[in-house]
Amino acid sequence: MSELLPQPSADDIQLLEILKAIGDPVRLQIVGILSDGNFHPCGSDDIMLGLHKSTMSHHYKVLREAGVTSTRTHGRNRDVVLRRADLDERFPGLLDSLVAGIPAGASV
Amino acid sequence: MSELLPQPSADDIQLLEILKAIGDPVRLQIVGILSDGNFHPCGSDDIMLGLHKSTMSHHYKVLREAGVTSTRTHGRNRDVVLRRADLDERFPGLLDSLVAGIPAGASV
DNA sequence: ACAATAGTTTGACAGAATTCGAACTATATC
DNA sequence: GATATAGTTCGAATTCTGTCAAACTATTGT
Repeated sequence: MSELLPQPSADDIQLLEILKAIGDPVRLQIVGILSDGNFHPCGSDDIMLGLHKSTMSHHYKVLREAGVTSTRTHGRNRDVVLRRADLDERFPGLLDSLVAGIPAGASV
Repeated sequence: MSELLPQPSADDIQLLEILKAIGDPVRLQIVGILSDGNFHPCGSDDIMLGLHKSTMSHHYKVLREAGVTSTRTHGRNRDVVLRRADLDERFPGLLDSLVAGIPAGASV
């Protein structure tokens, strides 16, 4: 069984909140990693990059509440994924141009 | 005669800096106003929206140093304009999708 | 039941950002 | 030259943000 953590509906996603969310080096990099469209475990090492788990939890919450990501719980694990369809509907082309502009090995 | 205030070259414009710059209600609204492609006087009432002139000066500086805008001086006046060509070259489609998503009368 | 695991929540703290007001610079006008 | 005007810079106050550590919740596994 899997449950979705609370998140804004597509209609309630605000551009300003998206920009505030991804205008941070850690969170922009998370978006870059999630841009493959797959679910990623919250605690995977390729995302954590040396930060504390409580710090990551905070960043996931910011992204989720801005409508950028969805988080589904699976047992005691959580997986994050980009809300690509919702974002494309609300802001056509935005995600594609953003992802294309994120530096590859953005190590900060 | 008009002079350009210092600004990063097109190649040095960083996506993260753009996002940090426009992830602010005042500056996102400035971008919306500048999206007509015209030069706008720094002190015009349609942009200031009740804020102090020193506050606006700060916001213009953030936008300019992020590579989002150009500021040209003209006597003792200054005009701001979007760096549309440079932004389109570095991050194709980004500005268009952003501008399309900025709420019309975004009064903060 | 007990222990281990994944992640959240809370509190604390340092650094950054927004805002204003006052002083300053430079240009324009009389 | 004197004055007015457009905008910048500096300093201070408040608020916001990112980070960690410790305690907590919930689930898994023995």
